[in-house]
Amino acid sequence: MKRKKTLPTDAELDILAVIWRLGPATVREVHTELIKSRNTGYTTVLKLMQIMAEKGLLVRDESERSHVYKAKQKESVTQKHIVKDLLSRVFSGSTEKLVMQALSAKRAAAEEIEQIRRMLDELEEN
Amino acid sequence: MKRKKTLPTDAELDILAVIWRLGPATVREVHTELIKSRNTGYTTVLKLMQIMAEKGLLVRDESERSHVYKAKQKESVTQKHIVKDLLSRVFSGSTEKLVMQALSAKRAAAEEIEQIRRMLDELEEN
DNA sequence: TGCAAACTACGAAGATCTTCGTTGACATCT
DNA sequence: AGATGTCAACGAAGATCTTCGTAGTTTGCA
Repeated sequence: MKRKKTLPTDAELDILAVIWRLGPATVREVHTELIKSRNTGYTTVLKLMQIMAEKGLLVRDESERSHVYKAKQKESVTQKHIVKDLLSRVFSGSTEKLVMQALSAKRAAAEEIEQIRRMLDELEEN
Repeated sequence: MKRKKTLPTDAELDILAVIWRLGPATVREVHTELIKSRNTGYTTVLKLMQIMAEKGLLVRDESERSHVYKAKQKESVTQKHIVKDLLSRVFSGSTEKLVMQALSAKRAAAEEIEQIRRMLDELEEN
C-alpha cells in the first residue's frame, strides 16, 4: 500500500484549472481553452491528460468516442494539498506568514475581507 | 533586457529554507542541516548552490576558502513571488480562497489570528 | 615533507516533465 | 466508396531538475 504524494506538476495544474472551470471536458475542449493563454499542441494536452488519468488526477469516461475527463478530487481538496505543501516548504508551517503574504500579494476586496473575518470568528469559537 | 521569472525549484527551496533559517552559510553548513530531514550528498548540495548562484537566487562570497552563500532576495520577497504564482495558477487570483485554504489547512494559534485581524484592519483603512 | 581532510569545479548519468510527430481507427460528407 | 477531418495511442525527442563520482587545489597536521 503505497501512498505517494503526487502533487500536480505545472502543466498539469494548467489543465486542472481549466477542468475546474469548465467541469468534465474533452481533450478538445481543454485544448481550446488552454491555447487562449498558452501555446501548446493538441497532442501535448492529450498526452498530459492521459498521464493524469494514470496518476489518478483525472477520471476518464470512455463511453463516447471523445473521452470525457473530470477531476478525481474536488478543487478544494487539491488546493488544500498544495497549500499544505507550500506551508511546510516555504513558510516553515506558519499559517500566519502565508496569510500575510497572500493578503499583501494582491489587494483583497472589502467583501473578501469580511468573509475572512467571519472565518476567523469561527476558528476562535472552537 | 529579459526579465525571466525564475522561481526556485523544489530542491532549491529546501536549500533556501535552510539559509533563511541560518543566515549566510557555507555548503558544509547547509548540507549538515539538510541531511537531518533529507538524504542527500554533499556534492549534490554544492552543485545546486552553484547553480542557484548562477541563477541569481544566491550570492556567493568567495573571500574565504569555504565560500559563503546568502540569499539574494529577502525571504519575504521570494515568498511573495511564490504566493503570487500560486494565487494565479491555483486560485485563479482569489486571495480569499487562498487565505481560506491556508487557515483550514493548519490550525492557527489564537495569537496568529489576532495578528491577521490587525492586518485586515489596516487593509480596510485604505 | 608528506599524508589526510575539506573544498570547489565539472561533467555526465538518472529522473522527471513536456512536447510533438506518426499511426491507425472511426466518422462525416459528397 | 473515397476524401477529409477528428480522435486516442504511443514512442521518442527535448528540456529541465537532481544526483553523484572524479579530479585538482588548498589546508592542517603528524
